[in-house]
Amino acid sequence: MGTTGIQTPTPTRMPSVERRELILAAATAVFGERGYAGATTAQVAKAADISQPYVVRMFGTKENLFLEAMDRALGKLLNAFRTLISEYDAGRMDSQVAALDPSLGETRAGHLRGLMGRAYADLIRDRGILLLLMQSFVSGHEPIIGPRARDAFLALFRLVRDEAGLGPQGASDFLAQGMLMNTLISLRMPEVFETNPLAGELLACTMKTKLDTVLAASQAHPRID
Amino acid sequence: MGTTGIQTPTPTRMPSVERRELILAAATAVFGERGYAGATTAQVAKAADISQPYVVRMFGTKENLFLEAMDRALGKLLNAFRTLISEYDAGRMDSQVAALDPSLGETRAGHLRGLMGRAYADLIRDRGILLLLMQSFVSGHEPIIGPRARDAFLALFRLVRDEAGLGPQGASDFLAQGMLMNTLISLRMPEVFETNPLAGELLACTMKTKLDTVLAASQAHPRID
DNA sequence: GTCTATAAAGGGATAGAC
DNA sequence: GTCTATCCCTTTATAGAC
Repeated sequence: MGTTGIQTPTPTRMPSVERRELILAAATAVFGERGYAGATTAQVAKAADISQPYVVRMFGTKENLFLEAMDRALGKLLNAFRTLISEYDAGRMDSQVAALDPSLGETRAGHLRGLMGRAYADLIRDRGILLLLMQSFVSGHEPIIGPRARDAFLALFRLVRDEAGLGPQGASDFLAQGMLMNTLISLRMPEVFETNPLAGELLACTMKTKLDTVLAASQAHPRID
Repeated sequence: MGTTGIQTPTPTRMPSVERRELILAAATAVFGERGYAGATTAQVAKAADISQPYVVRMFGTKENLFLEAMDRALGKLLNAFRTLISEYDAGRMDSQVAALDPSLGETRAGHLRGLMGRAYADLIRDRGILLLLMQSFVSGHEPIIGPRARDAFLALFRLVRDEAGLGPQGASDFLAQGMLMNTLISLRMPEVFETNPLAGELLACTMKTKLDTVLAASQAHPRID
């Protein structure tokens, strides 16, 4: 047989920094859905539209890929909160503050609590960030990932307690709300919002003014699986 | 070669109901630590001190084993709450109620909130129950387990909202506290309670009067891994 | 920078003996 | 009721070509 006309398609070349970010974004979505153990490097590769060995080649091991995705996710979350705190303190958020639930109180801490809650809900749009962190939080048994996840959680606690000024009890309460939101998203509760009244009420009470944001986000990214 | 004196040890025989419970308890601990995907049937077998094929033989599939362990865990949790509610309504818990944080209020709902919080902390001693449920809550993507986990969560919500009478918002807040507790246990935060002041304060604010119970439980069951 | 091919190990499930 | 042996598929990671 002679050579056919079929050509092996030339792979899309890309600077490695850019490629890394692409893979990390894919890994965030996949690990966020399936957890560290449940996800495969092949699934990440498919989501990033490259070959499986290349994923491993670039990050060394699956574990290391997870760790880097986790750092990236934590960085984005901390950064979102810090940016918001700066803007609040610079007096640049009066319109946002006006839209807050008045039951949060008129103090700086009360305002920031409301603003951070909203920022948190907005992050759901950034596919997988919060889910990946949640998956890391239930991986405490992993020898390397576990301690890093613990540190990540504590960094979050410190930020909310000190920089946002919620104090220890306020920070604990804030994080509790966050963990419930994560759980409901993980459980895909928004997908049954309309068909299950019980789920609807739970979501409404938990998400409050952020409900519309959360529902929109769940419609925005259809299943990867 | 002739036969040696070494005998194959006769396996310990046991009625299958008893054996099932033994395996389910082991599965609860193992799945609770490592999650559905992260745990192996061999690990469960080892924890139950039987052979791996026998685990599969008895439950059909790993997935089914997880589902049965999940049902058992949910049943224990719902049962603990229901028992407590009955006893409260029968007026048999005055001494317990007296020990509650007065900030919870003097209503039935306030009392039950405090009592259920304590009952929840006590369940940590029952190795893995709460962790297994938590692991199921982050498995929303699994085709069979996911919907079942959602139903489990909603059953819990309904119980707390209606039977305990906390109402929708009270139930959401209660569950949020529970999710944070689960997260901290998963992260093994109690293990660094003494060495990490930040972790210490987070635990104290979250666990409140239940702190001693939680710390004792984490010391009670040393690592399985 | 990216792929194909493949080695090596792990893990769920089945068969069949006792 | 329980075990040993084992099959076969999946998955991580490596080698080497382009």
